[in-house]
Amino acid sequence: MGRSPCCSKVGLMRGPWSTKEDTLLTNYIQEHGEGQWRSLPKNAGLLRCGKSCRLRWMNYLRPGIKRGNISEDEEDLIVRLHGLLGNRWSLIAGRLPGRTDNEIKNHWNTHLLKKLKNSGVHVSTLRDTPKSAAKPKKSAAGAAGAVAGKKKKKQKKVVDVEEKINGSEKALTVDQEKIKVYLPKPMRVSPGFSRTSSYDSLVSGASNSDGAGEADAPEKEEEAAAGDGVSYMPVACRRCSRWSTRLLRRRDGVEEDDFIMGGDGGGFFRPLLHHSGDSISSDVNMLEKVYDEYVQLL
DNA sequence: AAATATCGCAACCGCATTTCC
DNA sequence: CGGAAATGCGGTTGCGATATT
Repeated sequence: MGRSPCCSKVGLMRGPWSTKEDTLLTNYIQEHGEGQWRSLPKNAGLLRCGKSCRLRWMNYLRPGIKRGNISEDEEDLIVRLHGLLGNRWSLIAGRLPGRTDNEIKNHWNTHLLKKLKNSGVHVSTLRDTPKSAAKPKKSAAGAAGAVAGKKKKKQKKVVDVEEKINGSEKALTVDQEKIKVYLPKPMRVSPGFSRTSSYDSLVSGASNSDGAGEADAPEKEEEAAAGDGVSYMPVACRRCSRWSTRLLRRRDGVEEDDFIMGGDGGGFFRPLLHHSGDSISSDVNMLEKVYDEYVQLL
């Protein structure tokens, strides 16, 4: 294509942001709003590339960002959403008010992976994403992979479940007919979409139908899923801390689900990592709601 | 106390997708 | 409609902080 890189590295700052830069960026965005990332640094008097500015704003400077202290309930939701979505950090982050995809990704890689390993979860499975399975990393795959990757235009949403099973969910014992997995379409968060909007809508009782743009993708997925009516997804069995595969059927808008493995299926709606259960705050209820909403959407 | 190893996280990079013209 | 530009996402890296030897 010959497009120039987002930032010509000549003369631009890299590395950690100074407070002065933060202030410049914050002030500029407060005055002019988000967007126009490419021209923003120049206009704001920053020696950074637009990407860098956007990242800094999204991950640290935006109002409402929570830092650190990811609660057990949040961890639990992350684990469960990861079971549904894979490494779709932005999607997961979109369901955790005040959390960023980067933070969740880091937390997953540094804390949750260990935790899950300790609790006997097959971790490599958890790290497998539909995307990474479909798209070989060029660094690992070498030149051939890189070329193949370049040629691939649209990312396939439909993944052969056999591949998934072979790589991970050995325990799936359903008929090995050609079963398709319909993965959630990666949703773009438009500049106008606040990641807390889902939370707000949930709290206010409005669920998914009015979300600006957010509900679109899952609806499309639903259409796709309606195509052959059956889809599978790996999910966490929350009581026994094992990953199981959930059979999810969708017929005429009615969703039924069964558990193929994982011991007692009845424990699904209890925390995977933590079994406190005594004090259930409204936050917990909210997270449960968020999770349930996702399960419905999928 | 110094050297080394490990950890955690902020930032970068490359690519995919969307938007614009 | 096609190509270029802009944006967004996920994987990876680099480095400071902390722990261990």
